[in-house]
Amino acid sequence: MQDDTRERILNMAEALFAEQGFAHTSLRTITTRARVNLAAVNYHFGSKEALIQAIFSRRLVPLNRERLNRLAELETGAAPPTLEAILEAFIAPTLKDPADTDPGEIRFMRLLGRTQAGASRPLREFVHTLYAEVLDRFGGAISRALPELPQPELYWRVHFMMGVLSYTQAGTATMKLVSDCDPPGAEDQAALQRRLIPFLAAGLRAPLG
Amino acid sequence: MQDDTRERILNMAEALFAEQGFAHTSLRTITTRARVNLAAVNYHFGSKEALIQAIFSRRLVPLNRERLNRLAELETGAAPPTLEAILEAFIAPTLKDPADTDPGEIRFMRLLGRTQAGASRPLREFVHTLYAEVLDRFGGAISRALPELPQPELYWRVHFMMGVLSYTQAGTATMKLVSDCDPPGAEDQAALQRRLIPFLAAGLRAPLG
DNA sequence: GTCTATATCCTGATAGAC
DNA sequence: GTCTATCAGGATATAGAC
Repeated sequence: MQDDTRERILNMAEALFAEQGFAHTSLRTITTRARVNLAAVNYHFGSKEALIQAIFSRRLVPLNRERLNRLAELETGAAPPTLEAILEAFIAPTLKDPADTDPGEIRFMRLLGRTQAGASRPLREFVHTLYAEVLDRFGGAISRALPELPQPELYWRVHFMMGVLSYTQAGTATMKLVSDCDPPGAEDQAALQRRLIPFLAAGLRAPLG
Repeated sequence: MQDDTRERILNMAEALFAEQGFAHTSLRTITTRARVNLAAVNYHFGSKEALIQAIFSRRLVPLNRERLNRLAELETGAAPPTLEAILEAFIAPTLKDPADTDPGEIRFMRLLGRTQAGASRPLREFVHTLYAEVLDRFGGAISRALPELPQPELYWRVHFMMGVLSYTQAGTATMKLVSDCDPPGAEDQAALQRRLIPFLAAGLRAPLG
């Protein structure tokens, strides 16, 4: 084992954190299940907190780079992109076809959803820095697509949008009770996207109250 | 101290859990800050887990009863209630004027928002049971207000709605970055409600993708 | 009902041999 | 880089006097 150890820790920690949360997952459990020595965590990462940050950086940096690339490509055209196209650039990278996607990536989105709402302040702030550029660029693009929307209104509606996305990513399936139809399996992410975009676009475009 | 002790524990635990999360808040901290003996928690509640459930029952049972009362009153009229009226019946009990409201109630809504996304499965299931009737009744009312909306679509849109509400209740203020205007203070809950209802109503009514 | 004192366990982190 | 062994602290829960 050499650098493989690092990856094994990252993968197992990510999976366990997504299932049980940070506080209820001990370094002992992680290292045992990853068949790695307990001391390896502190050797490779320095602390549990640093391990958590490494997990977020590993997934979030490429994800947000792809979002920015998609948005940049949309903006090369002559006409400004539609609201729906902007939303798709933001959402699509998180909802890829599971067949040809690292399953860890899907687990991570669940972890991310739970973290946005529930994590400790320092961790939320760290995640925030990883999101800063994306929120800035997409906020601007949405504002240009909805020029008549006042700034504070835009602020809140983007906040609401983040709520929908992170809650959906968390996959809590709150609504098992509202109807008898089962929630669609996580397989058809494309269907989920076809539902998310009209809902969000309509909400963002709603007439002022 | 008699039954006062119970209340003191509940109030302090609620405040500390909302700030720091469940796992990072020890019974020692709670009892010390509440100026109550450590053993009192186990005498009055039996365990930390049972204390957490007691906190949720105390606030959620009356809250959901008020929601159901408001909905029942809406449905006494001849015409079926509008979508906006249904949403207001659901949301208004959580956004009361802070001036004449127990501040603990407001803290609790933050705790609830964080819990929906981030808590352990057993706790989420417990909260779920406290929500079952409300989700069933409001799901039906929304369905009657939007008769052309297919069931699975309804299911997901109500799910999205819960995401917006719980994320907003969690008060994570993700969007500090999207614009330069500060997020409005938590005082003007009425303004927040005036923003939430048009956003949600538009999303629920969105044309199918 | 309240308190002191303590049992039992598990945590993150580290020192130091290999 | 990997391992064993261990430290120091904090957790929940309880036994038993008052």
